[in-house]
Amino acid sequence: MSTESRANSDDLHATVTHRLRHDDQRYTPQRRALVEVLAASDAPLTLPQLLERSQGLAQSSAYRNLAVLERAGVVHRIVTTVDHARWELAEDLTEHHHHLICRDCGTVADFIVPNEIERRLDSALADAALVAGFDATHHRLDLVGLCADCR
Amino acid sequence: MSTESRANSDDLHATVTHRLRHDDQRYTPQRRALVEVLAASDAPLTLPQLLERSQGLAQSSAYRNLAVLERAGVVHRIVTTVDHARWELAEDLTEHHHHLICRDCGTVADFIVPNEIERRLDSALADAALVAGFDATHHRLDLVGLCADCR
DNA sequence: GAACGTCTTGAGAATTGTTCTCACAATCTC
DNA sequence: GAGATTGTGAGAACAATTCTCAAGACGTTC
Repeated sequence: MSTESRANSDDLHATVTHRLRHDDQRYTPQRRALVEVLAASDAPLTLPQLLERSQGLAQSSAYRNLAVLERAGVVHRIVTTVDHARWELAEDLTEHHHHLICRDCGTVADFIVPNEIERRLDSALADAALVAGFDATHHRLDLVGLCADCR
Repeated sequence: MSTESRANSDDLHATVTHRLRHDDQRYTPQRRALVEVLAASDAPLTLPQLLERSQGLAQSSAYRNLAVLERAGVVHRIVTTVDHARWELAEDLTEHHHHLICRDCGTVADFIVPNEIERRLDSALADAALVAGFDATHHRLDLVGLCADCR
């Protein structure tokens, strides 16, 4: 999930620059800070967590920039419970993964499913989508329960 | 998903009564109305939809009663985007299913995955949970895309 | 079956995550 | 460098949800 899964972080920033430019947006220091914090994390982060880890960022700017980054396909917002949403880098900047969601503290951790299962799942989902006349772009598989800390 | 999947709706109400009693809660006419509306729907409903379909129910009472029903394990709240949450009957009162989520209009429809895939998925997920020291209670598999109306 | 205590209800106020506004600062273009 | 454009921060606005409180319904006890 982290920058390790890419050749190096220059690649990441080059890609982000490119995607933002495609949307007529600049890759400002603040946006870069957000991307770096997300790249360094092995789990999706809430807004308070993002603010804490990128000192000196105003809340309104964080929300605004996350929206810009989301529109450009750089970050992805996930909503698990009623409180804060969480953000992570878009899947094609990391790798396809799923989430362990703790129903007690709300923490989200990443995990990966074996390739073969993933492939079979995809084909089953494609069938289901076809039947429903649904144009599926991606799937979302979460495991809900109690994390090690909350058990 | 409707009452058809159970012997009859008396069963459903008996089960709900029992679960509420276990929580020292009564099965009032309002709560019954909510359960009936949810049982009659083949997709999770938002609060405005619930109010519309159970005339004469106050918004605050609906929220309060849904919280009571959720605590008793009768209904389940799902959060897909930033706006309204959606409620459905708990899985053990209907049957295990998944959701097609339209990223345009937010509509949620139910669908079912073949048993064999479901079984293999479960075992892969159990492995992943074990590795993470996670105590998983259930999984959640959503297909995100555009519904037939929004295409 | 009346009196009492408890639970439920409805209306509206309060709360809270997120978005919007606007004045100012930074950046880019020529 | 001047002027236009874009980004920023503080706080106001917004909207979904939760809380409060007075009144009503229900159940229990005598």
